[in-house]
Amino acid sequence: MSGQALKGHLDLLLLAVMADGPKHGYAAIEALRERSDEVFDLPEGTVYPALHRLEKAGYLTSEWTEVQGRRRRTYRLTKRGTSALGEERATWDQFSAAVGRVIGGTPWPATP
Amino acid sequence: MSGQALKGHLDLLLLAVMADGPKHGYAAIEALRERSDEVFDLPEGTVYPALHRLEKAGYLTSEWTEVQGRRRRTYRLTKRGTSALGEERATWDQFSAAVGRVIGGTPWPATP
DNA sequence: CTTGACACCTTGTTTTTCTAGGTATAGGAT
DNA sequence: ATCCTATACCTAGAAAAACAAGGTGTCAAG
Repeated sequence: MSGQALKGHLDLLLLAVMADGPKHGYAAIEALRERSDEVFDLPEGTVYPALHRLEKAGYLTSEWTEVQGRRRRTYRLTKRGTSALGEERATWDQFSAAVGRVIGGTPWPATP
Repeated sequence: MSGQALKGHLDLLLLAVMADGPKHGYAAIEALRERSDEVFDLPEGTVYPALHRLEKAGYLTSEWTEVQGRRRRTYRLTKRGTSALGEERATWDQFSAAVGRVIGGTPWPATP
């Protein structure tokens, strides 16, 4: 799944890793890769604009820090971000359950 | 979820309902609504182009029929469509499991 | 004879994701 | 010294998907 196919759920994933503690973008990519068991290996060109989007939406705040000569922009979940995460989690649960019902549909009723 | 947010999983859903038996587009919309318990209520402008896409990809074939003065284009899953469905199902399983690991991640280890 | 359900369609907009570049530092290998 | 890799950020443009909003036409009920 390294290629395409994230499909609109990136915000949820990003908010979820940020809820685990403040992180900079590069670290978020690694966290996503690790926590998903290598399923998500997102290109920077996907993640950085998404973080900017989330910050503009008020779900994250950022501040620049300098660690060993390297500048980092560290993001932190806001209150609004936390509640957005809750809503997105609920939406995901509903969505994935619905997909499960559709694709797992028993073609014939189980013979009792 | 009537609003937005189908996010690239429409092909899977459509192939799944077609696997249950040949259907025309309008019937597919209803099947999706019912099987998802009203979660998916897709606009025609979303579904019809998707069916055309799937036919062009060789996953569906269609034929025109006339039922009580109304013309219908009935779609049927092809062999390639059946195997595509299998792959998409597997992709979905992997994807949803990965999302679950990321968003359900235990922030702190459960105290035993 | 109008309304609503049925049944199909397309055009254009928006949003998201990705590709493909670019910049710059640190540290290890050559 | 120089190169490579990993770290760490960024943007511009392309492609795709989902949708909104329009359109056509039939049939049945009121």
